[in-house]
Amino acid sequence: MVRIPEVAKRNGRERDPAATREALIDAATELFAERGFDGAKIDAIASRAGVNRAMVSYHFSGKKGLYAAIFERDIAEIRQEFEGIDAAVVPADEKLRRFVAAFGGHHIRRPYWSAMMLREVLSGGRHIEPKFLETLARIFALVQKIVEQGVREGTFRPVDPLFTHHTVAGCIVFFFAARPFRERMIAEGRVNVPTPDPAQFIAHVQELLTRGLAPTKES
Amino acid sequence: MVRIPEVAKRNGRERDPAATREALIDAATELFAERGFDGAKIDAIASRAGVNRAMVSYHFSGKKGLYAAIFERDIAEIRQEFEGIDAAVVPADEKLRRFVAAFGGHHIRRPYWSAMMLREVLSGGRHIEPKFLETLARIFALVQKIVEQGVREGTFRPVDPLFTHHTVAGCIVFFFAARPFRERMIAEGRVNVPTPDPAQFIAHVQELLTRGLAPTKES
DNA sequence: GTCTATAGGCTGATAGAC
DNA sequence: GTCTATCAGCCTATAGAC
Repeated sequence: MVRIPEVAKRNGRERDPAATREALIDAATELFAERGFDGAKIDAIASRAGVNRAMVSYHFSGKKGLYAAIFERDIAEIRQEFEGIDAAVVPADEKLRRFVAAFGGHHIRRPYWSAMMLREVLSGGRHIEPKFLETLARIFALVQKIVEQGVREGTFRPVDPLFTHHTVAGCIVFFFAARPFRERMIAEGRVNVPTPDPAQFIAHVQELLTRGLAPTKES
Repeated sequence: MVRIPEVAKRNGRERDPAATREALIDAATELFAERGFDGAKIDAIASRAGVNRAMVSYHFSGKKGLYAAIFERDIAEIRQEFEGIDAAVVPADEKLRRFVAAFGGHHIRRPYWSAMMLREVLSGGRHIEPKFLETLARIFALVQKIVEQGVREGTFRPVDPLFTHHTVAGCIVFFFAARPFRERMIAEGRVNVPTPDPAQFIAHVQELLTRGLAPTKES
């Protein structure tokens, strides 16, 4: 998963600083996701990235900076991925399907994001900068708007936007975040199922929501 | 939340060891939930419990033992709460409603359990003893059985048991685990909604699943 | 059972050589 | 930019007094 920067190996000159940065971000994402901010040690991160531990301070001015850099990258991507969903002139159930697809898509492309995000949620956002909270508030606002539209136009039965947001975000984030645990349970034979396909799960959530939020037929 | 054992205050004789143990478990649950295993420091736990830090080693032989004691208690409760659901002779959708009620009920009674559990799931169960994994496997087995029954008898459309389990567990666990974050977002005015009622959320999930899993009407 | 004092290991950060 | 060496602080665990 982590690409070790081949240019930046043996000591001396001629490295690629960008490769060092990226290798550190990739390695750190894995370890922060698996072990949390305090559980991921700088030594382990640098070692997995194949770079010297002093590089963390040099490139990110410390562990916190490295952590923040990960959020910086993912948050920027997310903002972009959600663009256009709100503006589209389609029924709310279709908008919600698109939202689920975009949200799930990000988790497929960034497998460790769910765990990073979830740990922050668990700790009340202790390690993230307040500016990121705004983006997260916008994600809720988007779902809220979709649900309200659906209830208004009759595509959805009268459901609470906050509850809906928690069910949508909850099951998707959980599915991806649970991967380490799920794979262990499968590997140890405690759970006898094949490894699930993320894309199929996203489709399952879309279907569940479309049906579960649909208004009661009055026939 | 944490009751400080009044008997065991000033140094000297006459304490209640059980009160010390409980105070430590309560305080530790909060801190482990909020900060994770590595983030929760023994000093902070003992301090919040109002007891001396050496008591952790004395009563639980170390931090790991204290952590394990929390799981011991909750896992035992959960096994009890799920008893009878499987044996009942009712349609699958009713069984699933009962499962959601029992699962949600535990989270309402033990507000910090979701975060503890979730952190373990995120890290692949790194800090829990293997014997606990069996109980967790049983929870999935229970849902699996309910879903299979529902598909067989026609109460559910043909859905995947693993996917269903992830949606059920995911949205409930997430709702409770997100409380610190949610309350912060509300307190800071970033999200303009009233604090949600857990029991209502459970009902929301029951309804969503009943409707979302129902077979397509062939009228 | 509880408390104090302390040992010993680990961790994050950085000064300075290259 | 990268690496080595090192330091100061923190954290867990425990010996021994009460």
